[in-house]
Amino acid sequence: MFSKTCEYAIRAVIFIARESKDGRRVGVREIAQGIGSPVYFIAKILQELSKKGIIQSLKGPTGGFYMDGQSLDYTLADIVVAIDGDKLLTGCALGLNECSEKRPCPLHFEFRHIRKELHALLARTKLSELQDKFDASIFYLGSK
Amino acid sequence: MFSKTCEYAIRAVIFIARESKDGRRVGVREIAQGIGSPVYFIAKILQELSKKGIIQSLKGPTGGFYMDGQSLDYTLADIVVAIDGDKLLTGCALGLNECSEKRPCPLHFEFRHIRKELHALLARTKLSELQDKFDASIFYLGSK
DNA sequence: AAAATAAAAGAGTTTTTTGTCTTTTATTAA
DNA sequence: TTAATAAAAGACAAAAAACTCTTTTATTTT
Repeated sequence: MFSKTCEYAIRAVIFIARESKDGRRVGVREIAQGIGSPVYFIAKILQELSKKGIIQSLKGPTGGFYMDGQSLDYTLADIVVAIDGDKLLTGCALGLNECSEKRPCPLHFEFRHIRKELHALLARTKLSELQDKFDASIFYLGSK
Repeated sequence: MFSKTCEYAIRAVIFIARESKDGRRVGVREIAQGIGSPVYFIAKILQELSKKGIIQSLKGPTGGFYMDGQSLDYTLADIVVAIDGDKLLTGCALGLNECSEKRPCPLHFEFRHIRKELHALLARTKLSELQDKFDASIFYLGSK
């Protein structure tokens, strides 16, 4: 469904959002540890997300990644689109470029509904929301 | 969502199903042309599907790929699982191996429903059904 | 000001996916 | 039974995705 890069990205952003709640900034190592991902790989991904303004960062001692109030309004859809593009949300299930309402593939109408639901789910889920969810102890992100 | 291989596979199988309706067998070239895919690549995929019994084939002149009555009972889910495995249908949206009802990731319950719908859609859609749909002219599979 | 810390940037490598080509085997038609 | 046809099998090649490492730049603490 999502690329591995995107899976890591979502997990990392949820992790950062949670830490940001207490005003903490977190380093790459801590994040990688927290979500069970390769350190260098997640570093690259975070760089990208930072450049796109989805997360914030500060260099130097006491530096690290964090999210400000505004950024917590970003949704899962924003992250997915930033990393994987919008193919999943808008593209044809069979990979046909010219697939459309007028010239649909055999699965077009069947998938339209499910794709809409997926999009809605991703678009309505804000990071601020997940911040709380992850807070509720039960949930985990890969730390083991 | 699906791998490119899987997209081609679904398109090819629908194409073959449609041709099989008139008792025709179709060659690799014709299929590749019909669904707009690389010839050699679809050949490999068809080989795999044939080995797994989802489609049938015959060598030599007048040979080619086809589907018998039984095979038309296969569903989209069967094809997807045969090519991409069941990760899409059963795996965690965030790629976490230990994600479960008892130890869910932050998106577990949100995605459970949508995944179920996707699975249901794929599992109830038989090739025999698509055979008819594709027949109804409006639909296309990539032939341009 | 110097040393330490941590992200940014850039340049790789490895693995997987996608795509290509050639040889072999089975089947049919002449 | 020979020639033609078409899939099966196997071996490559290219591109993309996943992952690693080193150097540079910014920031802070001593």
